[in-house]
Amino acid sequence: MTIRLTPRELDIMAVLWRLGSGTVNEVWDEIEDELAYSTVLTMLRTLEGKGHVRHESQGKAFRYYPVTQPEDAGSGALDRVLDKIYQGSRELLVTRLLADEEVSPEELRRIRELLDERLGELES
Amino acid sequence: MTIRLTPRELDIMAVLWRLGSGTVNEVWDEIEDELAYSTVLTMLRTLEGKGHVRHESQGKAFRYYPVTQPEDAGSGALDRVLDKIYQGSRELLVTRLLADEEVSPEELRRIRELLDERLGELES
DNA sequence: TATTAACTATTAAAAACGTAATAGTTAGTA
DNA sequence: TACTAACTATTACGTTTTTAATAGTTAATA
Repeated sequence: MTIRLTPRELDIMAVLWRLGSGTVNEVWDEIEDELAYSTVLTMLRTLEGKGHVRHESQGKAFRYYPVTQPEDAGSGALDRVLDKIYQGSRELLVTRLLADEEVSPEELRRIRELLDERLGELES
Repeated sequence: MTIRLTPRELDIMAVLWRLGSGTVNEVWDEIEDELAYSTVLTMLRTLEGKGHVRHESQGKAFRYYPVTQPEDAGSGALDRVLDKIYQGSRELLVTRLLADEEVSPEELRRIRELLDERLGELES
């Protein structure tokens, strides 16, 4: 079964992935939307119930760690976007991804290197 | 505001994008999951309420047309994946996208051409 | 050790989502 | 025109998601 996180769950997991771990307070600080502290707490408990995070005690607080990794949640989400929106065409998706003004030439070059590597593998 | 479709809404829109348009019946035929006809109908009406589709009468049926386009919905979804899961790194995302076994060398080459074009534009 | 600030646990409930039964309507056709 | 198959409209309900108030607990500290 592919893992599917709800939008809000993803928000929380994203913070943990970025920070490595976090207390309720730390996560609450990082979440853009203004949520109540107890909302974030509930969310983390829900995620723990589903096995996506675990916690350790730290002083009187809990420190939460991601169990589910970005890739685990990512492939499903990305495949879905690829399939439903870009009709399975990676080209279309990449085109859109690189059309963004913000992409730097350096980034483009690094991506091209990735591609060349991959092509090399396939041709050999 | 960036457009956010629910999973089921996306399923329906994907069909309309692919077919160009569709009656309730046509969409119902194309949806993989076994839904009741009336479920698809309700869904289309919901989408119409939100302005994502419109309809014209055709005989006694309605023909639905997408108003929201893949790009409108796509950038939101893709940016979200990029941002939350790949921490904004297009390289990471592309790596994952191309790591897939199913990608053909032809596809990779076409994507590389895209990249070269884009690089050319930036350098000139 | 008594206090209390900082946490966690519990509980609840609104809002969104998804699903579908059934009632009502319409356009083709016998 | 009367019939009916094929649609649309209405309504409702179970589930999941999201949110948060409030009650209970704990560890530091005066």
